[in-house]
Amino acid sequence: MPSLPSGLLGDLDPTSDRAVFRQIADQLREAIDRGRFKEGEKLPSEAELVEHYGVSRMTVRNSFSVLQGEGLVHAEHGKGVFVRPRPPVRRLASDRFARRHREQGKSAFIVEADAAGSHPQVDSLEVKEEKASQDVSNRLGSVRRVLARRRRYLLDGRPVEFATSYLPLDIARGTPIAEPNPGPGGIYARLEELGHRLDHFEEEIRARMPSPDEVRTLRLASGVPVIHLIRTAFDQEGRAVEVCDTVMAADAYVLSYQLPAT
Amino acid sequence: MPSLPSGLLGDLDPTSDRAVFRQIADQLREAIDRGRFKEGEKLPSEAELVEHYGVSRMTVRNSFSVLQGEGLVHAEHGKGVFVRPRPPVRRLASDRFARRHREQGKSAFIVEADAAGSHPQVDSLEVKEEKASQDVSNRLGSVRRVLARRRRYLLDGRPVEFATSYLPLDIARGTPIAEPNPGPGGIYARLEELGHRLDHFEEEIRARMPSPDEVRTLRLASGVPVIHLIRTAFDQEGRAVEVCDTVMAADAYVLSYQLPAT
DNA sequence: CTTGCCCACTCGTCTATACGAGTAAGCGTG
DNA sequence: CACGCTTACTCGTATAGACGAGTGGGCAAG
Repeated sequence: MPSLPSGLLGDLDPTSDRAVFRQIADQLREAIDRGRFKEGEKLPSEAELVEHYGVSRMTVRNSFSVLQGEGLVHAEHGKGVFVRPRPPVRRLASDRFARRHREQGKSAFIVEADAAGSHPQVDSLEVKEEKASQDVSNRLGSVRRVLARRRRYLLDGRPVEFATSYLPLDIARGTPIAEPNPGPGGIYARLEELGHRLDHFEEEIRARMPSPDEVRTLRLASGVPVIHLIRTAFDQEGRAVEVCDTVMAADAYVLSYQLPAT
Repeated sequence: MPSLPSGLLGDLDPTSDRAVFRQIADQLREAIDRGRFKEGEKLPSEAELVEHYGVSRMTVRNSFSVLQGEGLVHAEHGKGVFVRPRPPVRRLASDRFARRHREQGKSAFIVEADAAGSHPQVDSLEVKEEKASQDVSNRLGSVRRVLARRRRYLLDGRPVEFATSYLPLDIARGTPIAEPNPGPGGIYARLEELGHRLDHFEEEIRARMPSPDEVRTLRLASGVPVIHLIRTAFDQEGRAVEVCDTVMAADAYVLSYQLPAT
């Protein structure tokens, strides 16, 4: 086994109160922060660190699991442990639903991704009528059944977002909104054509760790939280006409809002 | 040792491909989701699970670490492993900086927390001049040095947010803004008095796992991400007059924005 | 009754070992 | 040359054991 380049990592301090696996994690973290290990680069293998520090393998693995929990590194079976590369982020601006962005034939996601030079995809399209959850029902004003439109967004093959739109049946049933492809400008354009002129949106934002389901759907690395965004669209009569529930890989997004100082 | 109530948790499936520690984590997760273990309640001890499943202790600990990473449970040394209670959340509305909220003597944080029946505190107050980071300098329009105002917010003794405001020296030096207590209405009120009538704010939102520093400052449990919010305040001349960098415990916040449909 | 100690139970850290399984490169065979 | 096998290296899973340290209840001494 090739031994570690000396100087890359320090020694342990046996007099320290700090647990050994934490000391090792600290040294690796610092080396990563200082750029000694670059994005996507392979860290020393478990065996190398075992030898370098003179500890058991479980201790080294424990260190790695700390860094994984921080989202700094990820392990690949059979290959090694790598510094997690920061993916390109998608910026969501607060004017992204402005009418002027709705004129084109393609969806905002596609247009924007093309402009950014990445390859966008939308899949897992599902459109069906179903019972409204309590939360959705409350937001839409006590409806019992809704039209649900589910879809998953991918950038360069990587899933980044999973979204479900809920619409009251009396608005959506039998309209293009109930079709897999609602046509140019998306469902907001259709809603306006149907006489529901949009007035404003409300967005609620939370961040949390993903459920196992979300880990699978978004193929999330460990240590990556999700941003959970719930948007409600209101028409000019003040009626909630759509609720969109979106779960985004947090490392792929920056949300941006503009607030008046009123 | 008291044995586990039967029926609470199932058995392992030795034919399954799924790793044993994942099966155990799955069963515990499901029991929590079903409300068999309530918020704040103690899970079976490691020893009890070792006996129940007939596995080694490290395997049980591995299961717990999965659930910890998901933010579902937290361990307390000497006591046990508990279902993590959902703390009361603080809702931040997009009109929270409206002038009408600025009239009172107390800060928005204090007023709001009092209204919600919780006990608010602000500490770690630090006000000093320092070199602007590259990012802050860019946002403020190439300033070299800034006034930095740091403070930590607590609710019922629990730290929930750590914020730093940066202001250009030519605006803030020698004004009440450079005092620990800037007076009624906060620094936004002072900025307006100084002739910088505020026009709008820009907020950038990210979510990520906390750094070890942030874990300490916010006393974060493992499996709790942070929301990182960077707000820039612009005056009516279009000049950026303040940048506020805020790190929030994600389990304590819901952000809420209102967007025009324009 | 109060104080202080002990003990049982809890999780935290660490060692040593074993086998399984994914990866990639080298090497030999056809 | 192309294919498939072997092999070495990687991380994944699991066992068994040891000691440390925080917590809280019970018990004994004062």
